[in-house]
Amino acid sequence: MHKPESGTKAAPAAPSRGRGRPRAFDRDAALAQATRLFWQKGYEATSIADLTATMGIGSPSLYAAFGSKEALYSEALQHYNDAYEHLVWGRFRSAGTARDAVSSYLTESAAVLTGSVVDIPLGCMVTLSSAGDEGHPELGDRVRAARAVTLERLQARLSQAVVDGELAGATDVPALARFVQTVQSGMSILARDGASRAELEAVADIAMLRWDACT
Amino acid sequence: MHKPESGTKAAPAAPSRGRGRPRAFDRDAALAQATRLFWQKGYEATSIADLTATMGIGSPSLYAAFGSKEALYSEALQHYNDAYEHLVWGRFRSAGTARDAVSSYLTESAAVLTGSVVDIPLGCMVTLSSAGDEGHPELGDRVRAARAVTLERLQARLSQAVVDGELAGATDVPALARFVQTVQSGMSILARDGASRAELEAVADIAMLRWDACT
DNA sequence: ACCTTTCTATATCGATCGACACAGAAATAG
DNA sequence: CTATTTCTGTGTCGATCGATATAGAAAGGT
Repeated sequence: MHKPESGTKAAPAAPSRGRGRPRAFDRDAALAQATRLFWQKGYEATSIADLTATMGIGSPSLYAAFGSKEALYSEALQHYNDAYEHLVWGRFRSAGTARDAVSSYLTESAAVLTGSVVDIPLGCMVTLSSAGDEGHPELGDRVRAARAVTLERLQARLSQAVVDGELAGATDVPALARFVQTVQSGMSILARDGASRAELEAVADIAMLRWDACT
Repeated sequence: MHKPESGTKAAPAAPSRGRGRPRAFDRDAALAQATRLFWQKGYEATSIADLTATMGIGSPSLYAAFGSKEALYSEALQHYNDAYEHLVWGRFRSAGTARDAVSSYLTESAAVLTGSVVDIPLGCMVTLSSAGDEGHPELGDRVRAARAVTLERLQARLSQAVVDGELAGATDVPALARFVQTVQSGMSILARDGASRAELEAVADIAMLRWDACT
């Protein structure tokens, strides 16, 4: 009754110094490639053939390592978060004020979403994902949950700002957080349509003017 | 060498009192149903089988009437514009000031995008379409063009407001227009995630605060 | 009436979809 | 070494994709 839980299921859990033939490809590198492809084309439009070609492996290897297309997409979402989140949220966390945090979030989004920082696809993989509307409710839940994290982070930071006295006690924190999320989400769409970093930075600046207007 | 250009090509051009067996279904009604389906599920995720089931016709009738899936989607985009555009842009045009125009645009978007006015899918079909990223460059161009119309309308109205003296001559009209477009685009994503009309109206109100702050 | 024209319904086309069977290759355990 | 385990490459599975061939049904023209 041994458990052959090596790399079959979603989680890469144990390196498991097993004794069989070792995997001939870099699982993380393959996942990174798959992530970029899903990011660019979306879930439905990306076929297994596309994936195996990009990842440089055969389909049996893909299924052995990741389980299914849905499971691979789930892992890709996680990898996306792990690998790229800090680009947008880094200065948000270290900022001394909520205003600086939000301003940094929007300004860095303008840079990252337009691919101006590193060579990545345009727009946000999570924001632009429509996997849920395509008959994959599990993926839809995951994507929605990822989007909800953004709102929660913003709300938490704004609530703290109220406690700190940076924002008035009467501030409608959920509405303000949703406003910021809305602007950042819209920037993803503009970015995918080819908007430049400067154009999105100008949008971010205008959004911050609102902040100054009610502070 | 007569031209049998009845209803074969994309445009329904002539009612063409032809003499053959008349069509047994309402082309416009079928198009309306197809539009809603594309609107909900996106281009790739909507199959011909889905369409024929929803439209209540056989696939040969679909191809005879619309030509192809791509052509049907193009017509659906046009129908979407014709049938629903006034819901969002109606008061924009009749407003006396640019401020009222933009405010109406965002407020009505909050209502329409959440399906609060009539029974329609959530979000904007054009904004949320990713047909271009799925290997259909022609559809991508069409969708991008439709999105560009929004920006041009906003820019034209804001430019007029500068001429009228409502806005300062130093106003960065393209940036301000892009800001409004960004907010409205983001609202589509929030709406599809289940945001309520009141929540999006609050976002619209915050977006308009900036306006009052710098006027 | 008859013929022409156009539509509808069934059935199906080749291509591709996601997923996997199978056998051979490559590693460890003993 | 041999046995066992695991991965890889080829080939292919049934289902579904978008798109039609075909034949019969329903209208107008004369």
